Amino acid sequence: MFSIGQLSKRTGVKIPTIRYYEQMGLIDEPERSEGNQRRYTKDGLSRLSFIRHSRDLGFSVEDIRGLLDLSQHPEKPCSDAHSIAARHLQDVQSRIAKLRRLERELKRITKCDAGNVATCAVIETLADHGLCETEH
Amino acid sequence: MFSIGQLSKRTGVKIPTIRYYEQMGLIDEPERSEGNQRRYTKDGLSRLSFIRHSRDLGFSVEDIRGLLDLSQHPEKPCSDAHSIAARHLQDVQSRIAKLRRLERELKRITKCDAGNVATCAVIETLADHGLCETEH
DNA sequence: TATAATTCCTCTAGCCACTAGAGCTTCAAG
DNA sequence: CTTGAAGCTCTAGTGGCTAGAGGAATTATA
Repeated sequence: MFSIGQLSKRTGVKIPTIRYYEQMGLIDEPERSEGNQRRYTKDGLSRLSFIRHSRDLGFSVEDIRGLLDLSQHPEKPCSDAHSIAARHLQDVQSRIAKLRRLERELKRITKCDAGNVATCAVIETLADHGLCETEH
Repeated sequence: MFSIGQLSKRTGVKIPTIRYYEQMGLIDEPERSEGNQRRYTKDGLSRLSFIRHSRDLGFSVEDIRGLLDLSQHPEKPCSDAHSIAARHLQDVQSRIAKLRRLERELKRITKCDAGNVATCAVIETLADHGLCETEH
């Protein structure tokens, strides 16, 4: 049996976050000690590790809910898990694309070496969209 | 003079967002009509365009506050604007790097073509961090 | 066994940058 | 002068936590 602090140390998930996941229904309410403190089993530990790992990969709590549900039903088709992951991959890719456009624009405007704000490319660009090179 | 709706159409900033910016102190409280409706000048329009454009480039509201302040003081050194923009560029770049690591991992795990969840790489990987190729 | 230090409890509120909706008032066109 | 669109304020919700208050339980040391 683990206390919430031990669980936190083993998974790297902060204590308030564990309680938050419980509230959100991602993890079951664990048993309690006589004094009402949470006591977790190994099952609780691996479920939380699963969640932690999914969050690291950027899945939303809603996606994780689906993935956890699937993981409890090994006979279900793999394609369900795939579509969640593939949709997330697409999302990640479009975020990358957007950030790369930003990066390009930011690089361009920070190249300016004017002395003061009056002629500074950063400020000028922000004030006038027409000075941008690309759409964003 | 523009109504809030006209300002919204011209800048592409939604009406509630304009009011939110006013509340946050990014834009001055505009004059009002006799019936208490907001009436904006061209100055208000260009200030809001500046904000819109900065948000498009991903600057935080706090950064924008600084940039707006600089734009009002053309004699100030350009370096202040640069450091805000450069810091933001770094932030964007580190987000890109992180997302690219995610992308790699997600691509890898979605390649699996198992039939059901029991042997699916997506679920397996999430359950066991040891199966990941890279740190993330 | 007594006490001190640490961990844990619940509850509320805050973060960012909006967005949605209720219930009401004002404006502009015909 | 009527009507419908657009405006007003205010409150609450979004996601995924995080922080703090004020108290109770547990654990380690003396």
